[in-house]
Amino acid sequence: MAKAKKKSSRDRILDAAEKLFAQHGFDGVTMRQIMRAAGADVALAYYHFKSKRDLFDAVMLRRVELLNEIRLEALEDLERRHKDNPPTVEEIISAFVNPLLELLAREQGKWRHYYALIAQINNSTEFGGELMTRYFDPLVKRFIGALRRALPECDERDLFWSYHFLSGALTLTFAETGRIDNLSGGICRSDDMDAANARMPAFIAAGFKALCVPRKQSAPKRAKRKTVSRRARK
Amino acid sequence: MAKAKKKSSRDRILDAAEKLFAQHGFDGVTMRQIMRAAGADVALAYYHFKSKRDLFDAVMLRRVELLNEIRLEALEDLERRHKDNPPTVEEIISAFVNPLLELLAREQGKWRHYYALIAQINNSTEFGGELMTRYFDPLVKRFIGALRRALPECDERDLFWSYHFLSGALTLTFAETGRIDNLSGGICRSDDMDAANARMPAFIAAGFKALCVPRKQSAPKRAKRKTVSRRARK
DNA sequence: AACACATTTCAACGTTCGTTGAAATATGGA
DNA sequence: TCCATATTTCAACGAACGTTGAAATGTGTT
Repeated sequence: MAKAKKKSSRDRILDAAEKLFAQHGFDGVTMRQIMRAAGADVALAYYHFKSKRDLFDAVMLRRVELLNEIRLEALEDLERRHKDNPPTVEEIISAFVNPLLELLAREQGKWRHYYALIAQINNSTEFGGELMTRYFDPLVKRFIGALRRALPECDERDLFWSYHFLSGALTLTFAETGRIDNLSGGICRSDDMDAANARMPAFIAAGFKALCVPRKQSAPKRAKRKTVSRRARK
Repeated sequence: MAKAKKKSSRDRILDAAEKLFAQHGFDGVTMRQIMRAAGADVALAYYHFKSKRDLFDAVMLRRVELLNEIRLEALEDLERRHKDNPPTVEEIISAFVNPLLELLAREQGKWRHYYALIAQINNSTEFGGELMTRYFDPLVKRFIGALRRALPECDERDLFWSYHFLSGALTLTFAETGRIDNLSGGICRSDDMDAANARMPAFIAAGFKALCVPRKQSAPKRAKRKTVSRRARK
């Protein structure tokens, strides 16, 4: 508490809203709960932000710019170090994931709720398509461009689907839901981001390299579906 | 409409609740909205189910049993065909994913909402750990057992983290959020489950095989974190 | 001190929420 | 037909919702 600046009420409202939205979702939280956590009257939220929805947008926007900036820098750093030969897939994935860890280490428990919020949005049929596109697509397209150069003659659809799998694995992991703790009987921990980060780039990069290869057939026919046996039918 | 049985009001309530919960989440929907969609008085919901929360649980339970049963059967079928040599990782993943496709084809637009609901729950910090564990862990542990046999001398933690990545990729994909449509400029479609299914087993199996290998070092140190440059700091 | 302006509180608005007791209706066996 | 029971509707409860106008308080300038 030496050089801790006093936080503005606006920031305290955003902090409380971020945490509660992440824990219970937009509709699972009331303005009164948020303002009680922020320690101020409920009307103050409507002075700084004109509606509940605008408060939610402000929560999202507060961090997305910095996140995108740092990720972009990680990618440009990487490409600068590989003047001629393109960086490997694994290096690109790491440049996409590492900034999340960096920010988490920089401000304990700040970004944690933000990541949980993003995971919710990413998996929401209502907002997933629209919001993730608005906030992340320009950056994601840059990373996909780098992956395209690292995977020559790759089919475009394979590339996008591979990123889609990456996106699902990444957001769930950073949501820290506690699921893996239960499933593994405690030998893995949701909040052990270093353990996750030690494994995710290798896992995901292998997926990209297996899927994004030039093919003779343009029609994707690798997996064949098997009919379900009669017995299981209702 | 030849042999279509008249649906009970209980089922119509469950159908309406399933669809609306999937679209807007538990707190984003009111009992009155659900009963309006079901075409009955709101009090009827409290006659069949005693509370909103119990209705939600009934929605979840209605399908999870059949889903687990069919998935288990797919795995046992597979193991029966491989008496001595264990099935490949890719075959096991397909046995885990294919039933989702089968059920989707069997009743159009029924399971779709259910999968979207599961994706929400899986990525919820509030319920993700608890509900997914309760509904799916016994089955998932059987699949992980099969994967363990297919990946000899695999580190347990690698195995669980690999399944975790699979879980995130799978639930996001079956949530059909529309994100990949936007990102890809239309060349990939969220509702093209065949395209997803043609790619996911190969992608995920490659991840498992890359990560779940015997290692000299027990400490996971494959990925090194890089510090973020000064400029990006606030 | 007096002022303009930003910030915060107070008290309430109309609406909608989840839920319920009691009445009305449908159903099926005696 | 009558009755017991299951299903469905009606009308309302208190509580909590998002939001707001106006008053009170703080802050910095002249």
